[in-house]
Amino acid sequence: MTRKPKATSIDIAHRAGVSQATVSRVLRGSPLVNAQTRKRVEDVARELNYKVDRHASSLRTQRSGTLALLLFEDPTPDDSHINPFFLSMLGSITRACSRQGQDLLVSFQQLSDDWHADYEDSMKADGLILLGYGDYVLYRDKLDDMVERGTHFVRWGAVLPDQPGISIGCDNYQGGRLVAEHLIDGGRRRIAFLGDASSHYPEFLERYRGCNDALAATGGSIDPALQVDAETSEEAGHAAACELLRRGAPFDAVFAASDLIAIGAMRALGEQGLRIPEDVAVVGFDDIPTARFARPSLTTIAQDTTRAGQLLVETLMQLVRDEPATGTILPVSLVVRRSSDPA
Amino acid sequence: MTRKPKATSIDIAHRAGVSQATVSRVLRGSPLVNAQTRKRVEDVARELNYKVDRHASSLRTQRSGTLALLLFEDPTPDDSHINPFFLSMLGSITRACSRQGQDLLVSFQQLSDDWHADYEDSMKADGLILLGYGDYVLYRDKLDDMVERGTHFVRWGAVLPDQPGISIGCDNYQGGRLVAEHLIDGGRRRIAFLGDASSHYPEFLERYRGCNDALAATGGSIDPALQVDAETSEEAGHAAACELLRRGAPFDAVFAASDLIAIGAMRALGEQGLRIPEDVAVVGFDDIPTARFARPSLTTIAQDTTRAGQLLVETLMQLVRDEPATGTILPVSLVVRRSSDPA
DNA sequence: CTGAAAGCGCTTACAG
DNA sequence: CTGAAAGCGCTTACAG
Repeated sequence: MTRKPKATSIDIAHRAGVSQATVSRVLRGSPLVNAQTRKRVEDVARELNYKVDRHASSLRTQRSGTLALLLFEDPTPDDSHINPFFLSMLGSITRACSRQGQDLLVSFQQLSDDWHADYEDSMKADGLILLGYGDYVLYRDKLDDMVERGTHFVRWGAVLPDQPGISIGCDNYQGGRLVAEHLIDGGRRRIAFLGDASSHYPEFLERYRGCNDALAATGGSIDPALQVDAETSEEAGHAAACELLRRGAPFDAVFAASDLIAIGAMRALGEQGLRIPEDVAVVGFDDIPTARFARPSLTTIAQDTTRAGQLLVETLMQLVRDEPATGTILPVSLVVRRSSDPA
Repeated sequence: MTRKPKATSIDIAHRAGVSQATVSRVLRGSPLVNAQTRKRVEDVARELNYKVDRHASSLRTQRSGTLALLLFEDPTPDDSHINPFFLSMLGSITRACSRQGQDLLVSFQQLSDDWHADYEDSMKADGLILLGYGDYVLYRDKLDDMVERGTHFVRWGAVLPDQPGISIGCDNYQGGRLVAEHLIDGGRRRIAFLGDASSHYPEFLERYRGCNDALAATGGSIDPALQVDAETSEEAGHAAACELLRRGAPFDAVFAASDLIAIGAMRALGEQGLRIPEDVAVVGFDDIPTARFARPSLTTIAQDTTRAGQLLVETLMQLVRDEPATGTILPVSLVVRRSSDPA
């Protein structure tokens, strides 16, 4: 149970009969080392299980080789209920990092934390990936602050003009359009929107706008009485649908700003004896795994999380290397399932 | 966009009119600093946004203040489909780490990787948390190896005698018993088990044994014709249920070794026109979020992931501090839903 | 192609 | 209670 003392580059140097500097060169892959010398050092290093000390190396180079993923969440009562969509992003970000030879630090953050200080000032990470539905207005100041301090960061979210820093996101507007066009095809005209549709939640607002614009092409629009705020949770979706029903305005379709909201809404609608999709079509957004298994299975907008994760990491690395980088809007696709079948 | 040069402890020392050593003492919370001096240093540090350089500190103390979470997965075709149960564990581990002031490195691992070398030898992490359903026989060698090298690690999984290192897990055996007793109460006797029930998957084996022992109390047992291997995925569950049906042996209940398997199995049973729970009761294990929303909603065994995450982190920290530590078995509870209702 | 040497920014015995 | 100094283990100009 006692740990063997760790080998250092000096140990390797002694055994290989070279200087410590040469050991370092070999391990960094420097081209100016004789092939034979290189082999000798590599053999000894392997034999002694030698690994470069990350802290010594980072202290010297001023690079940590680590990125930090900051998950920003609406406060949730239960620790373990994370929006599954972010978890899928987490998976692809994790893999993208390992392909890029970067380590990944993961953390849940509050708006009150000082991300720059916590990660870049302390050299824990070379850059930050920001993920989460939060109130954009509240954290926009934070973003400005980070830009001013030169923090390297990329953000998953709405990609709009005049945003601080670099954002990568899906085509929320187009997603909204696709949903509305699909519902219109199915003969629906009175579309309710569950989710905040203000500048506080730009992603949701874009989804709302896309939907509304498609409706406008038919001469309609979203009745304000059919829009109810909801944060992204099953409970909030349930509550929002109840509120919608309470208002009494007629509707034949529900477009929920996220799948979690949609699933909660379906439960509420079912409790009131409404049949889905016969009486009300329901569509979500995100295509979380649960959407397939919901009752009825949920029509939704799928985002390419694999590509998204790659892009976030690659773009952030460009920033870290001081290369030019830009935001990206990723295409979305409509996944039609039972909840919106034209019956 | 240019980053301001980072402040160092020397900068703080100059401004505060003390030595660099004193700055370090203040920031480490050393008790032997005069209160006035302390205040002066703290003020300056705050003003300059000073944060201790993690690498310099770790290099000196030989402690990284970081834990690594290694997720070990069955190889999956799709990057983004991680078992939701692990994601819930990830959430609670992340929070437990931040409560303990530890950073968390997250990574997906292959059996072929050398975890010790990658994390402890390079000083990236002080200890490892191992999570994942893998073939236990294959990675048991690895565990032995880590114990021998003095790696600090805890493992989520079956807690059994003579295992290398420290394991924390839920009471799989009791979970199996609870499932069987519930099914027996509902009048079921021909219980099929979907999942590997060998020493390669000790957690599943325990679940199987618990179920079988409860059945034994009624004079029965699990018919070998009713056990079909399956890894933890919806697809594998579907395939296993198809195989079960193909065999033709009668059964009135399915106990799936995980919820993912159960959900796939329910789909297969439904495709064959079997009604759940009228014709066949189905029970899973894990209580992933999808279980609630499945059609019908899935009876399952819930594990306390919040407590599990805390225990994993706390136990690992004991190991890191060379304090005595032991494994733990966490209680489980049965969550009865529609899929097993005695109709 | 290789070595000797400086220095990254801390922490902590040691001396006072 | 405070400071001067050594040293953690690397990387990389500099000199040869």
